[in-house]
Amino acid sequence: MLGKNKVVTELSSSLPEIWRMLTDVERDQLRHNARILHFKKNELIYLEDENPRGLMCLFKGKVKIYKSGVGGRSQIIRIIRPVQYFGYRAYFAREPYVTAASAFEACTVCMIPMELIEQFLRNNGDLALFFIQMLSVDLGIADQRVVNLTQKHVRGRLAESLIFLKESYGLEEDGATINIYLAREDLANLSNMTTSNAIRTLSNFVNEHIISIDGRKIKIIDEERLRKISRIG
Amino acid sequence: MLGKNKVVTELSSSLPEIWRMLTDVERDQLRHNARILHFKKNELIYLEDENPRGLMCLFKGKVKIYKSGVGGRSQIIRIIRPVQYFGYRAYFAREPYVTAASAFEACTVCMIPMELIEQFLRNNGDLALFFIQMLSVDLGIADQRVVNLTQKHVRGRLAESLIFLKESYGLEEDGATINIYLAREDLANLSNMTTSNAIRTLSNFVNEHIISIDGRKIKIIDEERLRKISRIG
DNA sequence: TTATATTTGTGTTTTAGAACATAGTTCTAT
DNA sequence: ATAGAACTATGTTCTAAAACACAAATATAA
Repeated sequence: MLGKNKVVTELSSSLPEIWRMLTDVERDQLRHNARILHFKKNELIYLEDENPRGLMCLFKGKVKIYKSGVGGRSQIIRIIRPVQYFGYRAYFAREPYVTAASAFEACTVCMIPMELIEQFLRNNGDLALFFIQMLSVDLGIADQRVVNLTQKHVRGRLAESLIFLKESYGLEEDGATINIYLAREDLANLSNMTTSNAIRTLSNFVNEHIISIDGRKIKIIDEERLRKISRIG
Repeated sequence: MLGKNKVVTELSSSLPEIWRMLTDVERDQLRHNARILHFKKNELIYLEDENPRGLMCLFKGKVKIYKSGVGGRSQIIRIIRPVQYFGYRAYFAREPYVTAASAFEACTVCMIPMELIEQFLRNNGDLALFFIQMLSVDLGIADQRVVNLTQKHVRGRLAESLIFLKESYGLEEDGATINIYLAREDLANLSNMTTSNAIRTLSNFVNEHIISIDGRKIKIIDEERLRKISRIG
């Protein structure tokens, strides 16, 4: 088992923003209430309509936040990378979750009861501002996303997703392969298109020497062109 | 000119949530820094890429928040009714506005410098939570909107917009006419479709006796059916 | 390992909705 | 009050993308 010191080290280095803003007493409370959870690949983290319980901080792995829409068609709303926070919006809105979260790959998550967070930020302006800023940034992204997903064409949407994945999870050692292992279906759900169209458009990009693919691994060959396709829609 | 007492009365009754949470000193500061602005029909309130300056509270009138997308095509992101707050997200995100706001009809707006609001909420947990909750609710709506606008068909999207307008601005005295005077183009931009399609689909709804129209006035005849069309997409 | 399920790839068909064209109508500003 | 602009209406054409179908390739589990 982990000793107490190990837990302290892990929290203070892994929750840098929040940890820094807390008093000693608060840090102690956090230490006693935070739980580290592990999720296997494709495991569900929370479900639509469930009641939110904790603020999650992704320490390791990759997470998708998604929604099932008309006829159960799934739409990926956002993706989470280490070290980002998620799962807190619904609690603050006093609603059940309107999205679900699941692990793209094996994940380590730190879960802190929302009641504790709320108590902290009532007395801690910096922490409150931290959450206000996160929510504000996410709302801006969501507004932008509405326009991108509804107005851009298939090629533009897919190009945008590829760039987005690169910026979110980075590249592998070769400096070209996007560091995520995604099924075509997930790529489609991220880009608001059918799986067929994701496959077809990906093939087109390969033929045009914009990317190359090896199974699920995608290598970006001509990023400038990809960005242009994304920009003009 | 308005006397001081008049301003106080107006603020305390018009900004109920915020006013209630403030101390006497804060109320005094608010009183001295809040400005009442008037906008004519179709006047711009703020523009995309501008720097955010104030928290706006809509006292009277109707406002649209919109974004111009691919090829300048405009998308209405949300609409504001009295008494709602808007224009603060960008400041908190430390970004320029990503949306523009304009008046559907003559408006009265109270503008409070964001610096003052930030100062207040650093020391006022309730006020911080108030903003966190607003942002959280709006983010949930934005997430839902992504799915609705991308997955529902034209009929579903238009039906949804009509219900949304009814719930936002209510009905006129006849208990059926939606209390807003909107161009077909705005209706289209709200529902993510071309103006032609908004006009055509509106006509179809009339033929199916779901609504009736008299110029820009829309009367809901069969709300249950409208809701069903919205639900199934 | 082998069997079964899932994912990927491609061709074909169908369709929703955009684009375009044009005319009638209603605002709005002088 | 009237001219011009903007909005509304409707028909027609065109196209992007969904739907469908099926084969091949991979992944997963017994």
